[in-house]
Amino acid sequence: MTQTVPAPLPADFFPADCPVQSVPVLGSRKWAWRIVRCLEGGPRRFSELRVPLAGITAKVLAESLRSMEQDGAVVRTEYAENPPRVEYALTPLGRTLLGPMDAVCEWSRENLGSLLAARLEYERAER
Amino acid sequence: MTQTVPAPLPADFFPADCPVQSVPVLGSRKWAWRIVRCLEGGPRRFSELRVPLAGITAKVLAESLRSMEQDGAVVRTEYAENPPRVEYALTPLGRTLLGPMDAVCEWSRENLGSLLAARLEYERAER
DNA sequence: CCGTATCCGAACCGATACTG
DNA sequence: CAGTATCGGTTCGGATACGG
Repeated sequence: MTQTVPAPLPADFFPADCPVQSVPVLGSRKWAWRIVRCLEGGPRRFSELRVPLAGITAKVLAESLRSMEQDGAVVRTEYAENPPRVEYALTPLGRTLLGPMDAVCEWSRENLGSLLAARLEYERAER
Repeated sequence: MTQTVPAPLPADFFPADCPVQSVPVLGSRKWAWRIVRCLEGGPRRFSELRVPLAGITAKVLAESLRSMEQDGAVVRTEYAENPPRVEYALTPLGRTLLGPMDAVCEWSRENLGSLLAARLEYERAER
């Protein structure tokens, strides 16, 4: 019975090079998860993406796609046509995100109700 | 051969009540994931958490814990002692987060190298 | 010991207008 | 069609000082 108390957490509990703090590609970007989902079925054009991503502005969509491209999750292909056509697609690396994303989505499906209930309960207990 | 082109994405591709956009509990909070990890082994005191979460300020830690408490992922227990002692622990709901978190951590372990390489390559191609 | 109050700067997001 | 430029609002995190 020497282990009734958990060991204290060391200062280097998280290694300096451990950026699991937040998924880099999905970052804190509001739209990144949904963009990945939209590209799951194949390449999409810029304006085509704006339909399901209701409310996104061109600026934010362009910014998001650019940052995902920097991270190697998305490829941008420009066709020399007129009017111009640009397609975005997931790279193999981008596709590897689908696994963890599915895990999170399943978590939401199973536990979101409890979470929302907890919020209401907290609010109720406040007063 | 009628299906060579993927179907266009409908405007209601994402249901209005689908908050998978971002994991509610972990939100966009910078520290939430790490806090869950710190609590995985059992209850921890406020000041005890500040050790592994090197650099976090009291304000941000308190805010983060409060929001996770609101979402029902964490319980706060205050002991009427002097000096005061407060302990934080994962709730059963909070523990369900460990599954998806593991999936994401494994992704990082396997693919973070590729991602960092892609960033460097992108930067190099810029010039 | 366990926070809160206040102020500040950075990051992100959105609206609008304009361009190759 | 596929963006960029500019501006403004909000949200978040960090620093510092103080309170129960």
